[in-house]
Amino acid sequence: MGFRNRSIQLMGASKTHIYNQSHITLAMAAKVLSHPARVAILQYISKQDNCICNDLVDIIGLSQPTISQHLNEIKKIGVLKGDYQGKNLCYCIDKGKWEELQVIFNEFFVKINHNCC
Amino acid sequence: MGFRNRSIQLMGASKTHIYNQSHITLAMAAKVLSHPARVAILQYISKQDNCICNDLVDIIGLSQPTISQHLNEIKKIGVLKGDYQGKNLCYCIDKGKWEELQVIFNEFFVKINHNCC
DNA sequence: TTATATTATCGTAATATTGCAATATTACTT
DNA sequence: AAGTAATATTGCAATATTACGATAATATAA
Repeated sequence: MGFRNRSIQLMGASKTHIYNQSHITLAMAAKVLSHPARVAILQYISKQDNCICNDLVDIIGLSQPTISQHLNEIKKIGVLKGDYQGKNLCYCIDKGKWEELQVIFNEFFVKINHNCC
Repeated sequence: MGFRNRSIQLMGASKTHIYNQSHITLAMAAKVLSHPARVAILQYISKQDNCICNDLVDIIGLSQPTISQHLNEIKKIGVLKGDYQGKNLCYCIDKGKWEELQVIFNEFFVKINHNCC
């Protein structure tokens, strides 16, 4: 009781039954990328040679709880690996999952038909 | 409770926080794709040989005002062209804008560093 | 013009997202 | 065990999104 589900809900009050799995999968991934803070977090991680540890709050400029929440959303689609190294929790990209996502987006874009108008 | 000292803003300690344009552009595009109805709409259009005209309500299964709203969101990033043909407003993908988006997403995915963990 | 069909907008309710202060938890160090 | 630093969770306010009924606007045809 009193528990609030603070995770990002994909569809609000929409009719979930009419969409197929590929629609939902792409939409969930896109939702993670739909906030500039999360894009910035992923891009920052991607530029480091190693895992990033606890400098995201200073880099992004949001509060620690907010960064923590955004990291949680990113983790939900599995693209982040995190391990404690000393007293810092260090994140980096999960290569396999990332490439999976890349394929999903790329196929979506490639399949669009341009022979029109 | 280990708070970090960031409540005092020193002069010259400029906050690098502001999202850059590439973060915002990607996030805006991702937001459009972050609802399965919009993914389904785009995918349906992509499968047609010509523009699609006024059958989206039946195909997607949402009300006409809701479909209209979703189309508006998609149009905001410029990937839809619409023209009246007879009494129907017919939509199709704007090829140039679509390929632009494809590049933005692809570059984002490609630039991720995997040499870690 | 009037009727009909299609699309857009308005109003509004339900739900989701975002952000942060306060607090709790976790991991390490001494 | 106590202290310190990093991260997670809770609670809540402000805002945004989603959906749809009612209604307005638009385009064509009769």
